[in-house]
Amino acid sequence: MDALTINEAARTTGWSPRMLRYIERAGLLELSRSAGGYRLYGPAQLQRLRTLRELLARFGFGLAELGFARRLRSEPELRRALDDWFETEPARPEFIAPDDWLRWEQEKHQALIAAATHANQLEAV
Amino acid sequence: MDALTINEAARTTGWSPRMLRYIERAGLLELSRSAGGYRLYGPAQLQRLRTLRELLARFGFGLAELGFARRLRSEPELRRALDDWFETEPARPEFIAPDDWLRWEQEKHQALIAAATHANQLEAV
DNA sequence: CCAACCTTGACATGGCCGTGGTAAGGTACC
DNA sequence: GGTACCTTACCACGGCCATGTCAAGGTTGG
Repeated sequence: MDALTINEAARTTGWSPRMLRYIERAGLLELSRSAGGYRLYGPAQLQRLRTLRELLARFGFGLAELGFARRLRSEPELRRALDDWFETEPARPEFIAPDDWLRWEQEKHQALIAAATHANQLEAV
Repeated sequence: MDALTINEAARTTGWSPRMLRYIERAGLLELSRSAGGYRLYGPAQLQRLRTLRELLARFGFGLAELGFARRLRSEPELRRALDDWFETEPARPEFIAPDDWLRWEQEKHQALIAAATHANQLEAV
């Protein structure tokens, strides 16, 4: 057979056998199996594993994030919800003209009016 | 401005004051501050916080994932790299005759390069 | 000036992630 | 048929996420 078993694959990809199993279980790589159940790594899988290593190292994220990225592509509703969220990004709580908010919000709370007037000067974190 | 302080905001959004500070520090919400440094929550922030709660509950992910989703929108290179990764999703190798492996690999690689090139063109701004 | 509220910082905890190890048992192949 | 390799399952551990809580000190507004 032209496919490598897990320890050989580990040697040529830089992952540990333990992690190769983990990656498969995380649903990030599909493998075929020998009749006896051995994992078989073909060239495509090996390349994918090497690419994966490079990805994680280069951008500094983990397998969990990769899994979430996949959810994003496979669940349009999730994607839409997050797009909405980010597109609603509010500009800093701005200065609404004092007269406006005063008119319709006055009755609910006693205002911290003075505070709001100076709020925009702050940039501290 | 009709801005609430942190405990008031906590009461009306369902988050704890602790989490409101955490969310701000995680970069997921921008706030203004009073002259003395108090966090001020306006209507936009309050709504955003409620939406955030609903999002996490509905889709079952966490603030970390939200942060990663934001990386995806703000780092086109990361996005492109992950798109490439997922688009290269390999078919199970077991149904491919050994003789076909090489050709299959080459085609996949061509597709990858084409995709990357296309992405680059689209992004040349 | 004072009570109530806010700030940052630190310590604590439970849970999941990434990773290693080990044990008990099946497979490959010479 | 024996040796080397594979399988799954479980225990462990350090790290980070999401939270809570507490302490020491500053802000707010009557």
